[in-house]
Amino acid sequence: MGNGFDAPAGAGYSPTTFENALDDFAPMNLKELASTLGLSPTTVSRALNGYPEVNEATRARVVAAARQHHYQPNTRAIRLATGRAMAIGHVITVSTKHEIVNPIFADFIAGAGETYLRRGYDMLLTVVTDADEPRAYRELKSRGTVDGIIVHTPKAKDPRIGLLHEIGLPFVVHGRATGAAEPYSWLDVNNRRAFQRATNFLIDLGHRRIALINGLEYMDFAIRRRSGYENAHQERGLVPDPALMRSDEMTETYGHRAALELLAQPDPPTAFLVSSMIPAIGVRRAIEERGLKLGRDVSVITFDDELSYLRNGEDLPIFTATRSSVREAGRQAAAMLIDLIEDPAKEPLTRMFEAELMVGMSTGPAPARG
Amino acid sequence: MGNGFDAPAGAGYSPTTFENALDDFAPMNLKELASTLGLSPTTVSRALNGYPEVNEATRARVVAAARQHHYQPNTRAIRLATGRAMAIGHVITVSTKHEIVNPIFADFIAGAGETYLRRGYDMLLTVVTDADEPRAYRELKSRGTVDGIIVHTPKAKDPRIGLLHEIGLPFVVHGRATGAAEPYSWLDVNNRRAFQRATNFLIDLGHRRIALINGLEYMDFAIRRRSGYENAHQERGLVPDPALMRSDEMTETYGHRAALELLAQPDPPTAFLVSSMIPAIGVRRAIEERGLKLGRDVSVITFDDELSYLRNGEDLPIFTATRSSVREAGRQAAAMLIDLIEDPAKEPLTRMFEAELMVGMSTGPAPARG
DNA sequence: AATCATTCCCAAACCGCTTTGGGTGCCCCA
DNA sequence: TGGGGCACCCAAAGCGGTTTGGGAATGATT
Repeated sequence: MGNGFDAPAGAGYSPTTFENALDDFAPMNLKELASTLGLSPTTVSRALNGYPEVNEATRARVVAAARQHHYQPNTRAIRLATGRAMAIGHVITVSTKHEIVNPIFADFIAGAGETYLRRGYDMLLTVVTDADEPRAYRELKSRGTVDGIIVHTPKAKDPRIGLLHEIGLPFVVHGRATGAAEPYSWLDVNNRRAFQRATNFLIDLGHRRIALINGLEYMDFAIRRRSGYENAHQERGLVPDPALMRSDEMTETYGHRAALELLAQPDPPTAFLVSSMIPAIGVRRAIEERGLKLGRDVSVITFDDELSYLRNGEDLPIFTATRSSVREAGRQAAAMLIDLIEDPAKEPLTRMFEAELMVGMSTGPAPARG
Repeated sequence: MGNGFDAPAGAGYSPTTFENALDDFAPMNLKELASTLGLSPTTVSRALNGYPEVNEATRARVVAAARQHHYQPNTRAIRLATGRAMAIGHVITVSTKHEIVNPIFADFIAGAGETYLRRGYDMLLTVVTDADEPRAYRELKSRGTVDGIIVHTPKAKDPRIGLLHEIGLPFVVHGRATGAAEPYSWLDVNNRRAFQRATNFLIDLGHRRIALINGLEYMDFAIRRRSGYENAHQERGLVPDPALMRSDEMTETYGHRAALELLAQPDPPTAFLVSSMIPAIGVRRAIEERGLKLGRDVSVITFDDELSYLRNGEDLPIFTATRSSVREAGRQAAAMLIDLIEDPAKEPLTRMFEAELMVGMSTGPAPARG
């Protein structure tokens, strides 16, 4: 790869090199570009933006000059003139109680960012404590900083949905919020079905005492997963034991602590259904600390969001898992939102992903009862 | 909370209720606010921005009215008028080869976001493939989208530093880039010292075959960590065995694979020095798969960035670890950058964090040689 | 009483684009 | 030959703030 510094000494600058060297630093604006071309700013603007009322020959000249001078229209001016922010907001809440940053966030963002890049939008991140969230949304709207918002990790009856409707800011929810009054756009995984299938799978393997290591159960996804877990039991005429259910923020140490406690019970679970790879790792640690073997003595199924830094094994999955790519969710949620923004007349959009059940090495038949 | 609609019939609207009901949704602008007050936009602007040439009584009136009408100045207009973006860019690269999103990213962002919120800046994220990175920086500058940039995960001789100097965009590097020509602002952990101390700690425990599970060694931090590891050996007259060193993207499966391979060697390591919690988890998995006991048969020290979703245990650390908060790094890097932006005359700022060595349950004396 | 600062406020220019509402030249057709 | 219709282009008015450069009171000074 040439870097431009290994040219033979004495070669000097070629004219174009010289020109480039100059142009590289002239932050040229529309007016200047227009006067260079002997055209009006109007025409240059139209030529560049593909309006039909400009001669194709002229357009070609303009485009060439723009490229040559590295003309880039000033974003700030475009935004003021068009009244559009060309930006999408992501509000990430850092709860005062729970200082955790959602670990799926980075991958979701990466997916969304791909879409934004392709469609010419900027991505704006706002970090707020949960108490400040409503104010943050209102400001985003009234200051005109963004054209729309992605709502992360909705809770049941999430107040943000009503709020965003009220202030009239387009939005797409990553997840759903049971009990919202009005229709709204969302994109979600079928959490209930995923956990129902996973539970059935364990029941089929003979497990009867299945622990649920869930996320915080005011989160909508956790409620649905729990309901899937309970449904599967009911269908088989089983009654899940409340003593086998845990709910907390999904950290590694939570999974570890919960599993240790559960395994220490008189009638311990033979299987665990876990809401994320991260607590699942903690569950595995607990199982191994107890001298048990994963997949033989104890089975584990986890939800796998396909986090890029936490792949579920390479060829063979480590965990049997219900799997759905959060990055793909990011890509599509962003696209939905932009569609909504660019056509305000559109009805709310919804998209449901199905999670696939990948059978890995962490599940096996229930051990014979000791 | 009265909504203005439940007043008794015939009571009519009180003036204030009426006003409020209207004002709540009128996205009022400066001109309107000014005319409401019987003042000029100039005066209102000055009053709100704390200029001295406005009567304190007038200022109070203006401030009260602004609050009452929920006036929020339009960000787009401010940006155009002042020529400042009031936004900081974070460019996150998604390598074409390595599809991984840096797992420390979310926590760093959370920290930086706190600072931005406090100081009135927006955070702009751009996701690009590594090939597009230079173009992304140039555009950010020439379109005026941001006032400065945080550079993430620098490589040795990172070309971005020269580029940013060239295009004149203020920046702070999270990490350092050995071999940069000019001085620049950075904030980093003392990676070399951290790994030197960790290695010494293991040597003191009698370990002689210490494996290094490093990140990609074109990353600056990985180079420094390796050099700390090597220095410690040299100081003690030891020669580290190249067969014990691994370098790759820091995923869980990488840690697992590397550890399995190393443990299968004829003269396997008795200790592992790992570059992040995530591969360390993989290392632990490998150790347990081999039927070995962590902290007794094999020791592990890891670098712990204090990721919020991957805490190193609760009271007692799981891993012995060199620890430094990436969230705090985010907070401070953001503050440094804003200082730089607001005072362009400032010399480059640098800040070095020391990582503390936390002794946990994953290290112990080297086992007697079999 | 005339002069000079101060204090407080305003009109208008400006930031860099988009967009409205023409205007000019040319060709075509009756 | 004159009017209508295109095809191209431009001047000027926004967008919603900030900022420059006064100007009118008021009070202090000589």
